[in-house]
Amino acid sequence: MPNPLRPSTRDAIVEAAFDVLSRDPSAALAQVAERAGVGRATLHRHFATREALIRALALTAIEEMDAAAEAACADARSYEDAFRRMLTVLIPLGDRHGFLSREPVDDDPEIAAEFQRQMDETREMVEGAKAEGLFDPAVPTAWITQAFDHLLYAAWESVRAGEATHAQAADLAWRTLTHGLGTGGAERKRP
Amino acid sequence: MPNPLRPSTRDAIVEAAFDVLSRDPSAALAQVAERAGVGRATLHRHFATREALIRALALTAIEEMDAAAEAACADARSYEDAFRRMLTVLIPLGDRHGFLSREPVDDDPEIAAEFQRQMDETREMVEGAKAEGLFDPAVPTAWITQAFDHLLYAAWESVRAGEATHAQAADLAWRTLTHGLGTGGAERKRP
DNA sequence: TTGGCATGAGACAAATATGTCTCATTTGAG
DNA sequence: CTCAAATGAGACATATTTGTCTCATGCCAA
Repeated sequence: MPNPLRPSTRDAIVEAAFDVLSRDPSAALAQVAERAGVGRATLHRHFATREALIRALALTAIEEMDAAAEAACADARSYEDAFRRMLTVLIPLGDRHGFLSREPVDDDPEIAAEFQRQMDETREMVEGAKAEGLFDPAVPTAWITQAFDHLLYAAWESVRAGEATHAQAADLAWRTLTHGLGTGGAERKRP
Repeated sequence: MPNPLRPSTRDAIVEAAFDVLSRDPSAALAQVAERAGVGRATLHRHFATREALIRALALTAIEEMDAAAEAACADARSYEDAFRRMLTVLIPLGDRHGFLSREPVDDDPEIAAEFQRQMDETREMVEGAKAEGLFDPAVPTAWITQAFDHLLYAAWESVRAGEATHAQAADLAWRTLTHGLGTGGAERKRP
């Protein structure tokens, strides 16, 4: 009887694919199989086509981001707290998931739906944070989302380039985001 | 006698390559040739290999960014003014040059040197702006550069997504950058 | 007109990636 | 131990891309 809790081969392939494709998005599946320590035929037994493998990677990435976001929000005392925690936990995922943004995964309706759902959740958080006074209500929510995403990316790249530690980059991105989009007095020192 | 002022075929190929490859970085050269309205053989007469074409695109992009930056700085009255103008003129180049960041052009020493030179120029501008009081001297110059680059990218994407006009996106990116990295009181309203 | 030159069209070989298939071996449950 | 499922190795066909080559055509200048 096949053990449903032992898909180790499949997991190894997914892991190897993240590893290899994040370094070279056009790498051949043979490299992925080699990195996973399995034969190329076995890879195709688990993922019929390259497209199917990429789709599995995208779904895995979404799961991982959900898990990270949920963990960050779990014991957050406010939207501000939640955003600050999310920034920290999402930075390390850049290496792993970054290359997927250059893959045409939006064609798949399931992936597109999940993306939309995450976008909506982020928008809700931004609006909650606006109500809290963290962000200026006059700034479009769409821009706050863009700025969050790209400053997150900047932080990841800063760490990757050795310009800052994980904690330093998170602090800098946070400062840039909040002081830039704040209501204008929240961060002022009390005299 | 060959007219040195009429490399129209070569220009058409470069233009088509920007057009096609920015939409699909893995597009075949046949698509580039077709878009340029030339035969595939002619493309190879001008650019022996795909790599040579990409290199030409990178050099063209660097030239265009230099020209845009120079125009922005030409009649700038301060570093702050120069940064604000550069933000505006560089946003439209995102569509055209963005895909090059995912090409392994750094292998070419000439390209790498040009990149380094542009980085150095940006760093000098950041330090000048720090001395002017635009940026907090306590914030690492490397982070200011990263934030500028990525907020520029965010602005471009915002325009592309139809979330904002060119001018609106530039304003939002500028606000995010300066109020976030400012000395802390420059933008405060005088009572 | 004539001659050189760039081009277009297409054939061609080589390299690479993909997906399928077969067969021998291993592994784990019964 | 025995058997079925999973796997590894490798052959195989196919498709795609790349780069080269040839030949006929159009164009511009002398």
